[in-house]
Amino acid sequence: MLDKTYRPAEVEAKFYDIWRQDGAFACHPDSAARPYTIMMPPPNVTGSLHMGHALTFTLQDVLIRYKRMQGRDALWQPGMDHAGIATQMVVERNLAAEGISRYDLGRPGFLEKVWQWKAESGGAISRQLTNLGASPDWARERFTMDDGLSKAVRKTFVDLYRQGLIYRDQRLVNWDPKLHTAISDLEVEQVEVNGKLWHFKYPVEGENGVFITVATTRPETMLGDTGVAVHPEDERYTHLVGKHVILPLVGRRIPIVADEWADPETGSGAVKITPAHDFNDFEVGRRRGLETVNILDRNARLNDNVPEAYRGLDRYEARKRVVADLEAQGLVAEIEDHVHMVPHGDRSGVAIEPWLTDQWYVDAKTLAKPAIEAVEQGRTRFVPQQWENVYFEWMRNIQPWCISRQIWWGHQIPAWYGRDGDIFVETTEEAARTEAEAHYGVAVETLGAEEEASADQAARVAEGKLVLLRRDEDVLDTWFSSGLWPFSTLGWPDETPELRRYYPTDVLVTGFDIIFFWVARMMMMGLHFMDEVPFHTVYIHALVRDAKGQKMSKSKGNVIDPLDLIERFGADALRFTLVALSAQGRDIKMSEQRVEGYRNFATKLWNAARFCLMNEVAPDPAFDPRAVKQTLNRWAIAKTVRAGLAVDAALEAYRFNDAAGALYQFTWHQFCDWYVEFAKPILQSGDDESRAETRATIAWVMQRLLHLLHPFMPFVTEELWEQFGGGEGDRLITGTWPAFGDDLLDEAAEAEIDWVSRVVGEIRTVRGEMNVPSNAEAPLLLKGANAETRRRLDAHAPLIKRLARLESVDLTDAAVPHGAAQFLLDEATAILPLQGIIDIDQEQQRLQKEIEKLESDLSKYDKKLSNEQFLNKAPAEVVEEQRQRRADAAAARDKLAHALDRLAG
RNA sequence: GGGCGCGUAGCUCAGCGGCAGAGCGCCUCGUUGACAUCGAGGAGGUCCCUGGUUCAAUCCCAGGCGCGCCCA
Repeated sequence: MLDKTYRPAEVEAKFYDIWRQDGAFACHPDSAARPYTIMMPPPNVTGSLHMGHALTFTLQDVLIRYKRMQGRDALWQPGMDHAGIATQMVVERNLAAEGISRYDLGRPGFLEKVWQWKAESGGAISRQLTNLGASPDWARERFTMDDGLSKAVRKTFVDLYRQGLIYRDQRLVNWDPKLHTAISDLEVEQVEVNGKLWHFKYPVEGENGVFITVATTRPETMLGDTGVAVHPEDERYTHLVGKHVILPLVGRRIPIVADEWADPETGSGAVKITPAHDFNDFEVGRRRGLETVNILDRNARLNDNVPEAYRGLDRYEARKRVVADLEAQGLVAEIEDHVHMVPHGDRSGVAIEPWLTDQWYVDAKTLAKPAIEAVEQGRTRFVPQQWENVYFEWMRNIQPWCISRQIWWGHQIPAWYGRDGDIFVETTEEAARTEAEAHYGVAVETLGAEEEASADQAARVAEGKLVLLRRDEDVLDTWFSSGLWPFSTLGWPDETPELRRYYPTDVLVTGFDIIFFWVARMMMMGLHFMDEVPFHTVYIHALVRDAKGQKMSKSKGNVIDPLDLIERFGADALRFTLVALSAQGRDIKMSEQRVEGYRNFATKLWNAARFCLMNEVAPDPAFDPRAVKQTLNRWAIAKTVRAGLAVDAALEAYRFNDAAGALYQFTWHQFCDWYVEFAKPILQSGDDESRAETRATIAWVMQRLLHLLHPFMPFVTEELWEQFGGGEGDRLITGTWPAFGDDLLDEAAEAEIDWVSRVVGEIRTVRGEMNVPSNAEAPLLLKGANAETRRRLDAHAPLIKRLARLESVDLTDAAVPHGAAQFLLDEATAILPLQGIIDIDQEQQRLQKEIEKLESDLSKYDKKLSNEQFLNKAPAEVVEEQRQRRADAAAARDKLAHALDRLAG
């Protein structure tokens, strides 16, 4: 027998192991079933499970379990991302604690440390996913740095290079001076900063006492100024265009140019141009042929291109010195407070520098074109649809994608440099050497990362008998490899059966914050290399916030740990909460109270099952739901079917909250509140035949309910299934999703039993309002009942008596006794003769209130029905409905007025 | 500056042209053989404001106010 409460911890551990051992998570490439594929967004190898993961993986697991039960060959492809910068930071931090830097170890030594770290403490998240009940095909777990995926990355790079879609270029990049690497636009966060706007006076050459005033938020960059721009139509400056200013502190002679970039409305209308350190200025410089002077080193300290006094200074130190020195020369016109946005590295948290370097770029614009078309044509669909705007917006304005990173952990770029800047891009070192040999016609040898040429090599090079190749030290942006995920995990570039079978995948489930980073890249890479979209649907889910709607963050201290919730309330409760809160287009406000509520829901289900077992409810193999005789059981079957149809419709439309709501409502408020209660008298004292039918029907409903709930609450349902019907080795996870047809609906039975519950409900209400003690049994009289009502009353009198605590149920035509409580049941009037028990005044008030409500309704209907326009223009059925309602309201009003008369009488 | 979303019960949110709903909270009652992680009942609403479209608007449209987010 079951315990009184469900204990999640034991059940969760038990079944997760069983499922895994049974191979229940595995896909079946050889099966005849239609595949259904979800690519799990690979979490960072450094990550640990947070609420956002819990949400996204729960939704994916719901879908995958649902489709698996529907008989699809379900593949949920798991894996992890090597997270280049984040992982390197973690390992470097650990090393720093021992006083070691990565340079002490050298590249190979450091990488060994990273792999070691990965083996020991990386990928915690994969283990944590099991706590959530996630059912991906673990045997197929992949890692972006494993051999197969690395091979895919190299091939992609080489192919794109040969197609001219990857190239090397010198451009401004977002340079992270702390991490010493370029980062992509997307890894830059704009942070609002309280800064200042300094106005400097630059003397115009040859015009004594004439200055041009420019404003800047970054005084130190003036040391790299190579021009001053004014708007071409700004008449204040027309006469100065073509002249020069002498850059203070530096003494450089720089031109005054006309360019639209200068905004006449802002400040003086003139703007200093620092092409090497500002993205806009870079463009102006390029247009106007200005010189580019790089004044920063990789630490954002001033380099030798500035006057000696400033060399080696940190950028902020330099800022103070520049301002002080200009002030001393009387060249500071004004200093204003100024709030502005400053770009920061999302990993390092320091202000990034636009910095001129050689980097590898992907021609994203070319790759984006088919990816845009695919969404325009609906070959990939966003749900909710509005997110496609975000996708289009970004894709249509896409910039060259800087893919090289100056770090060590990642896919090292397969490019080798020879003599005179020659580049050999090949998938292997041997191939690069062969190419180089063919190119140079002499011997070629490669050097390792930090290896110096030997004396012998140097001599041969000098003689022209040898060329040395050195591999590009940089690695690729992590998203370069994750963009290949939907096909690289399936074996690409090899033509594997899996690739043929599971690509394109069905749905990608992820948060909106990753549309640019990842969705867009998978679309581009998938279309380019596979010639087909990587997924037909992108379901964008909400962000999980705290109960007050704030983003969870460690610094705010409002983080709710999903593992903690699982421990306290069970994985099923957490899952159901997340699903129930997943309404499209709205963020999720997570609160412990909600989880507790759904834990109660699991307990409720548990106890309903417990009741069944106590009453020897057991499945009957010969049971045929179409052959059920009792109205109650036909009602229960119909309600089950309705719940099942609702869940199907909701899941197909990605309306997760509707699915959860339908199940919650059915389980608690139909199955438990009514069906079980209705069935009790039959189980306790019915005849053998009706008892047997009822037991079998309850079992049938329970079995279906467990199936329907399984994708949402896999653990408790699997446990109950085992207790209940499922034989050894027969698991819900591999069970068959109930397919319902309309043929099991029975509107007559539904109306009849719904009527019974209405009767009971009304009596309870009156009893409650009249403060009738719960142990007092009252008689019920029904007056004015039609034949159908009489039949129903006759058929269900014992049930009504029991549930409404009545001593008797009778039909009457006699006058209503004085002092009785009365209420309406459709055409009939129900009478509870409770003289002396109820408070007459209170009952009068109650009736009066109802009559008033009806009269106000009546005048509403009358107004409508006397409106010519309404009668002419509204659809006939709407008019008819209003007429019917008016008639019903009038009849009810009359009966209640009559009842009121009788009460006092 | 551009874009997206949201304002519905005390709270969190569904709904979306034709009776305004749920969960939680609150109040009253209840140790009846599944369940107090429970049961029965109840109170509680200018559906943000102003216009427009419509026979009919919480719902559609426009404007405003307030809030959140994304991109510059």
